[in-house]
Amino acid sequence: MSLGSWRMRPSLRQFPKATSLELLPVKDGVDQIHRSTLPTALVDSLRQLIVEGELAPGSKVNEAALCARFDVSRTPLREALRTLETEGLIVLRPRRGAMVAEFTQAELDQAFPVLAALEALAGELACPNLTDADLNRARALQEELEASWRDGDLHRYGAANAETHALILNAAENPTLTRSVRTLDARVRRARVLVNMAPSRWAAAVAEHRDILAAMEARDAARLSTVLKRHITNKLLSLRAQLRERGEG
Amino acid sequence: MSLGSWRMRPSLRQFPKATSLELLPVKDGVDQIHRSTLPTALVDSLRQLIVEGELAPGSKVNEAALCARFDVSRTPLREALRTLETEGLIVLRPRRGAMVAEFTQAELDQAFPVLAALEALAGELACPNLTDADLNRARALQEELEASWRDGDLHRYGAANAETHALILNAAENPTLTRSVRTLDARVRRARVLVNMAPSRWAAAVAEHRDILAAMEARDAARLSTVLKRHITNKLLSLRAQLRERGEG
DNA sequence: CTTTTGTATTTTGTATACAGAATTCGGATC
DNA sequence: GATCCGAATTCTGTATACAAAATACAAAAG
Repeated sequence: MSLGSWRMRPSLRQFPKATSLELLPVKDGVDQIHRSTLPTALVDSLRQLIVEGELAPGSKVNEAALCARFDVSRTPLREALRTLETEGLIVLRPRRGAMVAEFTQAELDQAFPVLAALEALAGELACPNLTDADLNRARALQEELEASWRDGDLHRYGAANAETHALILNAAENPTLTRSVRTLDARVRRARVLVNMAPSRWAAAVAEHRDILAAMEARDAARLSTVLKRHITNKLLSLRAQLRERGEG
Repeated sequence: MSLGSWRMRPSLRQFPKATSLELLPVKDGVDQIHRSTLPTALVDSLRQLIVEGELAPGSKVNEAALCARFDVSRTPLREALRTLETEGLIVLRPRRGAMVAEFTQAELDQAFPVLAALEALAGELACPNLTDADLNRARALQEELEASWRDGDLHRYGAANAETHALILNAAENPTLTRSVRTLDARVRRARVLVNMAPSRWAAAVAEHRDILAAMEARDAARLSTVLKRHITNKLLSLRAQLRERGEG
């Protein structure tokens, strides 16, 4: 049986490798993969290209070039661009085509209070739902964070960090919230690719994660909320400082 | 001169009547209207149909029927559906077409803490930016609220209410926040069409708006934030109660 | 009468065609 | 050399074409 990949051209087959955000469960059916369509796959692929900086902020997106690259026609590509426009990663100017959304200082400044507020809310909502399994996983992730920090393994650290936040978001059991955070996070994550985390910030982040874990273990919603808000705020303040420095240097 | 409506078929010409959310400034250029494209216009039209309940939650969306109704081909219609899917108003199941997103109790329960948190943030950010002109407008709107309440004019009240919230959101000067609120608000607004505001709630809402105005006049960010959060929470709690009642009755 | 199976119809996903705007580029003018 | 104009080219917006999946439906089997 052909797995229902009707008319799907070969090159995209390899693309649906999930970004960290896609790790969050979608829960719609077991056989989702078979049913994925070109626009959906393209959204994931393009988002990854944008978030990882391969498609640079402000650069013009050439439809024909992307069609050739992914070996698809313009129809599904354009649908994907519409989705990314709504997510804020692409800007579509009528009759002038698509550009990768600029990534300005101002945008970061805008995004981070929103993200901080939403993550704080996530913590608040998550607390009463935290299972023992969640806490065990959180403890394991904390060890992973500490270990990868000691080893200076930024990539491993990033993965554990992302999973910790995803764990809290999942425990909040609020898909609407998850969706909002996802969208914003994709926009902010682009900055993280541009600059590496400063060593001092890294140490602070690990310490903050200890506080987060402690609040989770205490199932103290107010405290978890506060700590998460501070954590996100600090992270983004540091990011901003580095971006500014980089902009001047 | 043809206003640049190249190949645009006549029936859509009349559609871009803005919903209350579209009142928020977009600031991209003066000649936006000339440049609008079919998918953009369709998004507005369809969103209105969904928010106003003409396209009922859970109902299947027939592409061909909508194409006929708006006299457009499937290409722009499908792009519009992708946008609405990203906004959460449409659910696209591969190979099974589009449905209007269900509007469940659960969804409302999810949306409202998020919306409350975001509106609270808006108030906090808006306070330092409030100009005297903003305050004057807010006072005028408060009078409008009180007058339409006394006259029992729900429609007029709704307009003044929407403008008040838009004013605060605008003063927050955070397009990222505005975008998030917009999206969520469209989803929640569908509920408001289903049930009329209860008289007791209406009186309470007017009183809460007085508090909001007072906090604005005092330029007290913390208080405005608190009051707004309570206002949104109360509004949605009442909505939920009425929906539940209606569901049982 | 219910269930099943096979077939006709509808609908969806994708590719392609085509008109008109936007952009590019070479030459003419200052 | 810079600026303006117009033709050539590229790109965008939309419509249409077509194959495969989904659905509806009717006849056959139990």
